[in-house]
Amino acid sequence: MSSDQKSTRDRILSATLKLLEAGEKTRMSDIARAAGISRQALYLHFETRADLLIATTQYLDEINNSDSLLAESRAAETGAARLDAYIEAWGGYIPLVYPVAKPIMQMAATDDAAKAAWDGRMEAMRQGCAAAVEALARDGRLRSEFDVENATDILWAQLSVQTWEALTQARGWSQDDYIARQKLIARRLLVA
Amino acid sequence: MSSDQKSTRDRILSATLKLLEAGEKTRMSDIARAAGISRQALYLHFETRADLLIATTQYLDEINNSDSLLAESRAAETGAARLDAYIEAWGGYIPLVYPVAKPIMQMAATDDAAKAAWDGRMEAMRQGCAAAVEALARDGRLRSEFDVENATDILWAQLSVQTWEALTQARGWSQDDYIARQKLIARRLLVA
DNA sequence: TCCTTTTCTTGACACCGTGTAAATTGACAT
DNA sequence: ATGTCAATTTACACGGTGTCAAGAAAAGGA
Repeated sequence: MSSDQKSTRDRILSATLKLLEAGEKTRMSDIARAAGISRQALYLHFETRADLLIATTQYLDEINNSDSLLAESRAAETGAARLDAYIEAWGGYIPLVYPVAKPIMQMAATDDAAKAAWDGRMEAMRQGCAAAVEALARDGRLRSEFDVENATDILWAQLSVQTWEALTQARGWSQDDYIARQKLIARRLLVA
Repeated sequence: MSSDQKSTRDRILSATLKLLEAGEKTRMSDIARAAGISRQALYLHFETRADLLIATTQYLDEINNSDSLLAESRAAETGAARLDAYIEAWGGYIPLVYPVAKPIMQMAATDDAAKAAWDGRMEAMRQGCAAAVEALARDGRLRSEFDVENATDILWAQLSVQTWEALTQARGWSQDDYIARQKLIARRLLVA
């Protein structure tokens, strides 16, 4: 809408993202410097640091076309295939959001706006889980010891960013291993 | 060692615990007030807030005799029984540590001492998982798609405080449901 | 009892990071 | 010229942690 090659807002967002991905500090002053503006100018574009980080996740989603990425899994025919597809899609997306997710999860402990934003994302992710579980149930292939809701909760927790973090960051699983094993786990847990 | 009915150090620790369990704020000043001493006196007993919180987990462990609690699971005969016992023991302990674990996990993101302490606890918990998995393997009843290490990682992530938090706090599972379902999950995942 | 050591108190202060405020400049449109 | 919009600089308030120094008060030993 504005004039520059890239609007200031976009420069801020991409600078933020770059810092986060590089694992650098992201205090408001760091971000301002990286974006080539004054710290105060940041507040002309984003009310708080929480707002800025939330906007950064959305920016990231746009860049990666996350909607269409996640939507693909809906195409699969059988419930089991859908489960696999969803694990692949979301599981593959986690490492991309992780750099931004981490500080947001962190802030969520104290900041209401951050908490609401993150909860929203997790709820959306849960919808994806629910869709896969329901597809499985429709096929009559959902294991009998769990109802749809419990099964969804289990899958949702299993595919959480925290679990991904534990396995890949703390335990050193490669991304490929993570995906392959999560598929195994989910099949074993949910598919009859 | 000292004189009072309860040493000041103990009064501090139990006040801290009480505040945490009540979900109250636990700034150094809050804790000092609750313990009936000045904020500065706190620093005579604990170098930093991280130290204090770490000490509080240890205090909690003493109170609950956590060692012997966890050790009981080692008694079980078969690997499968041992797995169940461990889930029951550790899973039952989580809600007790959680109030203290939460701020420590929180601090771990920025504070090295807190991170080290928490990582240590999680490593100890992993030992418990490993012991159960190995017992299972000795019985020849560990499912073939995972080796001992992977199976341990999976169980460890599954029994993490974060997963407990997601299921009981965010999704509203009762503690009993949590334990019962985790047993089902673990059996299904690991036991041949 | 007196003296010493330890514990605690009061009050002040530095540091960091977030967020607010005010006065100023430069660009650009009409 | 005038107005407006984005940015700038400088300054400050606030909350929370941690530090420091001077003195009070409690505990304990001879």
